[in-house]
Amino acid sequence: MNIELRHLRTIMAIHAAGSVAQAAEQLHITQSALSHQIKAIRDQLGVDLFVKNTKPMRLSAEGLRFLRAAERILPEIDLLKAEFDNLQNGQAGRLHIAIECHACFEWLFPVLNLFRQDFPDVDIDIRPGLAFRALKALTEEEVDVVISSDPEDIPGVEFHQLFPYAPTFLAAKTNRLAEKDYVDAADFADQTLITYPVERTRLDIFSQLLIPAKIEPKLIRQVELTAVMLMLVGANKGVAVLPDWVIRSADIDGGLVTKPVTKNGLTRQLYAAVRRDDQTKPFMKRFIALGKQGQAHAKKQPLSP
Amino acid sequence: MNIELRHLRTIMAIHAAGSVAQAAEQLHITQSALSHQIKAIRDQLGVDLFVKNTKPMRLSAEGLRFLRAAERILPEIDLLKAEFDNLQNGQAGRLHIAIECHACFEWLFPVLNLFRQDFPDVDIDIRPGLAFRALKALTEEEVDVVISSDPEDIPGVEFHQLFPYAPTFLAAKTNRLAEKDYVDAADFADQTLITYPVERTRLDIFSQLLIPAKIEPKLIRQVELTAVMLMLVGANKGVAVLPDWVIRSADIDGGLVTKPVTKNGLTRQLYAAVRRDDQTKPFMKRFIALGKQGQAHAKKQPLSP
DNA sequence: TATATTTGTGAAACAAATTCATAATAATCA
DNA sequence: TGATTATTATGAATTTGTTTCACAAATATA
Repeated sequence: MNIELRHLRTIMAIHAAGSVAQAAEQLHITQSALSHQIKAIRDQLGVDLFVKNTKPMRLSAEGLRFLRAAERILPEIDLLKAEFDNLQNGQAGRLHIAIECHACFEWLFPVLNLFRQDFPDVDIDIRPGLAFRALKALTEEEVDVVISSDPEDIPGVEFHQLFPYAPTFLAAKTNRLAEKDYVDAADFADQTLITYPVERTRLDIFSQLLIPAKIEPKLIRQVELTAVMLMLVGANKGVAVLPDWVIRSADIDGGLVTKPVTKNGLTRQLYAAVRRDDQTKPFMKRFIALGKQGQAHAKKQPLSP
Repeated sequence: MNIELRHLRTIMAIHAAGSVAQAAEQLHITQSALSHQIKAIRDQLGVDLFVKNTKPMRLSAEGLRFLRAAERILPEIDLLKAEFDNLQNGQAGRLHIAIECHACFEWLFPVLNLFRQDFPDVDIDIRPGLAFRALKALTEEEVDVVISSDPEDIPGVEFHQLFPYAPTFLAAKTNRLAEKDYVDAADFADQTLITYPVERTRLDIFSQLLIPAKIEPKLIRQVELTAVMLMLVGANKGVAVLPDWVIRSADIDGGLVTKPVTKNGLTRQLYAAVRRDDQTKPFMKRFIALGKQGQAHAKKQPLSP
């Protein structure tokens, strides 16, 4: 046999109660059961945990060491159980978010900051780099939320509408296109397009405009940070298309102009995909509710990387 | 049922092995047993530790939390067992020492310093304040060694001879008694005697000389620290009787003289009393061996409080 | 010393974990 | 897509482990 948690509890109880007989009462088992347990521990460890020839029994030097270990270990088990109680009632849990849209950092950070205040015990993380397999990662519980603008019909997964946004064209005032009322696919043919470093099918400007129109920009330049992107556009090193909330939340200086994409402008919708099992959890409902107001919060924040 | 260590081990093994089936092999039990265990954990915690609909199974978010707890708790159990292995082979243990003789600090400290180097895992302590009930504390395993000069016949307790010492008279050069070749009981009648603050039956000068001779010093002054005692004697505020090793180990300046007590001098023997069960333990044998050379080591050390 | 309290122990009863046999389900491959 | 393989789930039987019961032994207390 092996040391079991029962044994740690037994030793603690005997020490606290002052005798085996009293400990047995408190544990609602017979004194005999404890006696057998004590014997089992002695056989297992090869050491007497109690002082011989004293009634009631007292812990020996070795017993006191055992007790100290028990006092260290048992609270950890209790903590584990408490943690799972919290998981069950939805006060704790994991909220790992895969973002398909790179620019979502802008509104997601402020949302998560608010969220943290309501649910401090939820384990929050943003997982980049899942891009094309984000929804698979969701069903396999690698992540718990996917932010996406392309809802799909997947069993066990629900897409919750967050807010609409408009992919918006951005150029330097000195750019030729700054004169136009709106930009169209053809306008990109002789432009350098600055994008996030993800595959083009994940970029609105490609999926919604350039791929259908079969038009290729003169050059594509990829940068990681939104702030750098804005700087390059400002210096007229290229043009960009970003969600309107990014442009509104950024401190755009006077050197830039924004234009609708196509005559009527593009409109896209952002969704939070979650597993059906999760969507009733309090913390998840709260996250989705905060997400719906995502743009609003983003406006108040300065641009972050 | 309750969470048991078995469950922690199971979850760790399944995670490490990558599947329930493989984990079962490594644990030398059937896959069925693990499946039943998993069900039991789920029933107990009310939470699924594994991702549904994936083969082989992978830990869910909750499962990963459980795993982290297991990785924290199981090493503690292993540590506990390792500790007891050390206890069994006598590399570790407890060496709490009760000193009846207050001056024993002087040689005990250096001895324990040497001891520590050989047995770093032994829990060392000196327990003052047990005085008259030291031997009871020994049999009841409250302490593991009693340093005493009065061996008694107690079942289960062995007295190991350490070294002989001579209670030695100490006075200022200016004291009247400094002229004598030795001191006798009568000489104390008009002296202030400086002693440690313990009951007089524990002091050699009383038990060996003054009580049998029925002589009372003019005044008794009690001080805690040997250094202070020597200082007071040097200032001729009184006389003292201390073991010769104290006097030899102390840096006695020219202001003091030492004299034998009685014409032939007193001789006493110091013993280490230990429980019979303990005396074969390697660390205990080592302590006793070092104790026999106690005086020698003490000489090399400056006086400590 | 007698009495009460406390602990130890073997056998029986009970509870729990594991195995066995087999069904159900998911993954893989042609 | 269906056939095959690998993996997990489940009920009943078996085995193992724990607790109780009844009583003996040891210690403490008056």
